Amino acid sequence: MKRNTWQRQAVRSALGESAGFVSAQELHASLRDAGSPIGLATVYRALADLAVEGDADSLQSVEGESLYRACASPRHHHHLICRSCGTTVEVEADDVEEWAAATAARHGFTEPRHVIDVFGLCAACTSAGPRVAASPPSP
Amino acid sequence: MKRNTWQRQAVRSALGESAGFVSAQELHASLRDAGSPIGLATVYRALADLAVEGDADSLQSVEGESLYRACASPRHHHHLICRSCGTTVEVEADDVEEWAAATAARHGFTEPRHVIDVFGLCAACTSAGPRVAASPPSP
DNA sequence: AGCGACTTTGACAACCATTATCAATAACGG
DNA sequence: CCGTTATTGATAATGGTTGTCAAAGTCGCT
Repeated sequence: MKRNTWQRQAVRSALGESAGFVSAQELHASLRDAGSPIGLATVYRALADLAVEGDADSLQSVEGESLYRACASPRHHHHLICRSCGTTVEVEADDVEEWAAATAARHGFTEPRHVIDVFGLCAACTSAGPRVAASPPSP
Repeated sequence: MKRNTWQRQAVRSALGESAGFVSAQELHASLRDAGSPIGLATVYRALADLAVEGDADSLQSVEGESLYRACASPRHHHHLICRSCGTTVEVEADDVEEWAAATAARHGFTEPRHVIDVFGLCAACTSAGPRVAASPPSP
């Protein structure tokens, strides 16, 4: 059985307040900054639980870090993520869902799960920050 | 300028011979098994170079490991990966490309890079692997 | 071929996110 | 209120990846 501790509530609410996707480390840091003595391991555990229960989405950043976000809508959706400021937009992708399922089926694959996320620079960051050398032409 | 060393060639050809996606560690291990005294760091560097030059595709496994594969076609494509045996199929996704670009643009995002991969069970593993516990001799 | 400048290599240490450990603590049912 | 039992958290361990730097190799040039 799951017990209701202030730590889990803290993680839950901190996750709800953060705008985009957050890493466990970041979440732990901000909780600490807010004065909470919560432990790092606990944050990891709470996030993993939330993800399992379906109350949080999780995805891997391009660097391989696990990112979490409060799952707003029960509907299945994907994300458009600014790789500079972290802002995320939830996007519907019905067509793509179908494409994924159809493609899997056409090749005899079953139980398809897809990873479909788009990283880019949001409007604000685009105008603000042509900072690094041009990103390599995406393959 | 890039120099042409036997180490890079070894990595290149080893990558070309491997069927599906391979991790740097695995590739290093198999090179070592084949008698090559190549160093681990070198394998990482060679793979990173190959990925940058566009001669290899890279993606992150669900566990966050970086996986590489020789990029057969110069065309941009995505992958359908069996999460049981690792077999990969290259799939075209023009529609999805457009969708990603359009979606990014619609929200003011620029320089979109997308992560679109479908994991499933291939036909072989599907039939072989309804690995439900075999009913033991009921006493 | 020989030479010199400049890469590349590789053993090893450093890093960093994540997970396991385990005694102490706190939550819940009764 | 009490006992059971999940949970916490400081710390160690893990494991993939990257940095370090002297030694060795590669290439352009003559």
